[in-house]
Amino acid sequence: MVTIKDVAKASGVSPSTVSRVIADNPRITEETKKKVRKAMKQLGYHPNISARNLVAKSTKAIGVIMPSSANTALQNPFFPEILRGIGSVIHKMQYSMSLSTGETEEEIFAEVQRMVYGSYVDGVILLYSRVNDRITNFLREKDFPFVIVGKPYDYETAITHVDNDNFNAGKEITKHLIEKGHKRIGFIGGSRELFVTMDREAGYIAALQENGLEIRDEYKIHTEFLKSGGREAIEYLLSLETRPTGLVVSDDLISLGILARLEEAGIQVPTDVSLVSFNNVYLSEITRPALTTVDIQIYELGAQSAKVLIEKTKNKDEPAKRIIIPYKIVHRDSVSEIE
Amino acid sequence: MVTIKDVAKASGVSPSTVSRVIADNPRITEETKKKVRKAMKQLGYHPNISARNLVAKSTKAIGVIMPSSANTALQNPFFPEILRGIGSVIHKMQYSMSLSTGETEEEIFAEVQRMVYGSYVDGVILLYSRVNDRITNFLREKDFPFVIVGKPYDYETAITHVDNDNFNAGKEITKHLIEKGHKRIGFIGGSRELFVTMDREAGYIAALQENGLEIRDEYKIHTEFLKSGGREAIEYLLSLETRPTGLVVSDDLISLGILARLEEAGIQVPTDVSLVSFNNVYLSEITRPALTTVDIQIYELGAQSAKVLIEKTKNKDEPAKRIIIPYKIVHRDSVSEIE
DNA sequence: CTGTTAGCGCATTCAA
DNA sequence: TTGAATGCGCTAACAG
Repeated sequence: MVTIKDVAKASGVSPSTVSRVIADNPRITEETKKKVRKAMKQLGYHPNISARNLVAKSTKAIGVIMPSSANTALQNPFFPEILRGIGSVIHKMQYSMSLSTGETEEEIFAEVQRMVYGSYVDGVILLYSRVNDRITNFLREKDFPFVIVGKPYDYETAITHVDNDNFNAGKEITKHLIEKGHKRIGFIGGSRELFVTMDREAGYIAALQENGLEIRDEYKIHTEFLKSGGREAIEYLLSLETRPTGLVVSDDLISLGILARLEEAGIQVPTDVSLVSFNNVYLSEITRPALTTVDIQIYELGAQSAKVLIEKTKNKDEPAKRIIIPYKIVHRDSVSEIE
Repeated sequence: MVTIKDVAKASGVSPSTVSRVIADNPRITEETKKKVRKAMKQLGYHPNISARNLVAKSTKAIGVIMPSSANTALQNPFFPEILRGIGSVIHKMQYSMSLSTGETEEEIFAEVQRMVYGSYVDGVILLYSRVNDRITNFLREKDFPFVIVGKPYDYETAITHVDNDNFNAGKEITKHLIEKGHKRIGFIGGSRELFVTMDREAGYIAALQENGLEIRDEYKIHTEFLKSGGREAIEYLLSLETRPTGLVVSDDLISLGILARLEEAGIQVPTDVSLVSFNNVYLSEITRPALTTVDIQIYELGAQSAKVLIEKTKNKDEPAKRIIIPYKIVHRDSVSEIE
């Protein structure tokens, strides 16, 4: 391995001068800079990151923490997409990205501890927000820089987070259905522990109320993604005497499963029932019918969270921020007018 | 930050003893170990990774490099799944995982250089294999530990790689169609630059030949995933006077697009045309109809590549290996008997 | 079994 | 503008 000393020797200067050249210190002559740089190139010198990190007390690395339900949740195209967004700014800032690998909550917690205590990373992005989350609490207590993608359970004003306005998105997309003449509208959501689900559902309810429509509990179901449970839930919904003509589904991936169930049951979308959902993941374009859905700008969600986190790692005193990424409804073919 | 010295002072021993306790050196009394550990706990000591890496000349980190066509390729559930596989063993071995963030080939190349020269990582996993790839060549020249998921372009016996037997998988799944009575069988694949595509196609051709079926060039199309191109390609195929009754599609995600196109065209699967594909990504279960597909065990692909890479980083002299992950055909509803 | 010493590669004081 | 010296936190010789 070629070190700073080798370069120093080869270019006839001291190690500290070489170090200054690397940092492009303005107090070094252009002349000696050239000389040193030439030597660096010739010897194939590259700074050793560990050594630099040790003295700089910073790693220029960001830890990205996935939710623990890795097996199912990770299947959601949401993650690759947000990783892309995060990656884009991380790359631009010359940072690197360390991904969590644990499967259980326990494992992930241990991992975050290592990241924090061992100075693996300068900051952490949490790709989920769960009720009363150990990791969140830990990070808060340690006053370690982190941001949440989504809404924090508590200390909302004290924790920097990047989110959509899921309440209004839910309200608006439900309203869209109402405007199309639908009066019996169901809601199908993922885990109730997730804020996204709760917020979108609240928006759905608000839209119904504002329009004087009845809120029926049997129209609301919560199902863990596309697993077998989904099938029964939807069958139940369809077995109702007066079944809904419109469905608000909290995630495109769930919609995909719903579409399959509906087809099995011989129910046509959008002829027999209209369906809207959220995320606008690439899949929603190729389903049949293509989905009318809320584009939440996942990539942007990721990019912004990385950006604000890096700012925070550079200046610990940055105040906590809330950043709301705008959504927009993308109209496709899964909604029809009624009556 | 609490260091080894603080612990040493607190427990009345020397720093090196503390270091030995951390390494669980057998030459240290259980008694002093206990004492030291107690002090560590009380002070909340955690070893600093950068310092350790500096002297150990190892980071216990693995770099995972995504293909450059991140925008499209990353959408494939293949990646989250293989990341899970890699993550599982990385986690077990107490390593960490650094993900590439570059978008263009250029950017990624620069990133890999940083990883290698800066000693960011001990080894690299390449999640693609492209014809005449700069990164592969670079890694080879530098003799830096790496593995390829897929088949290397050249130096096949010198480069450790983890792959499926895509040729035989292609052959077998095509045979399945033939056994069901299909005689006109088409092939739809992704980029021709990718070995997977080539191998699967070769298997398809071999199956036709072995069964004395005609190989028609107009039955073979290559389309970049689900983009607009796919639409035209499939329309062309369907416009043929004698169109195929069976389709071998090189990737479940492409199949998803194909299914949509076929439905648009009023063609029923599997009644009018049968379809088989590869990967057995979770999606293939929820498409309509559910896909008969080759399960290539993506998770295992990832796990094995991480395992063999870590071995290699620990012992540079490990010989190059080829590891073939077995596949198996999963029969679902997209194939029907003919005649 | 444990302590002392040195050094990993780099950045940064302080002098010159 | 540059060099010498020091230390980041840790591990590993070498003594004892």
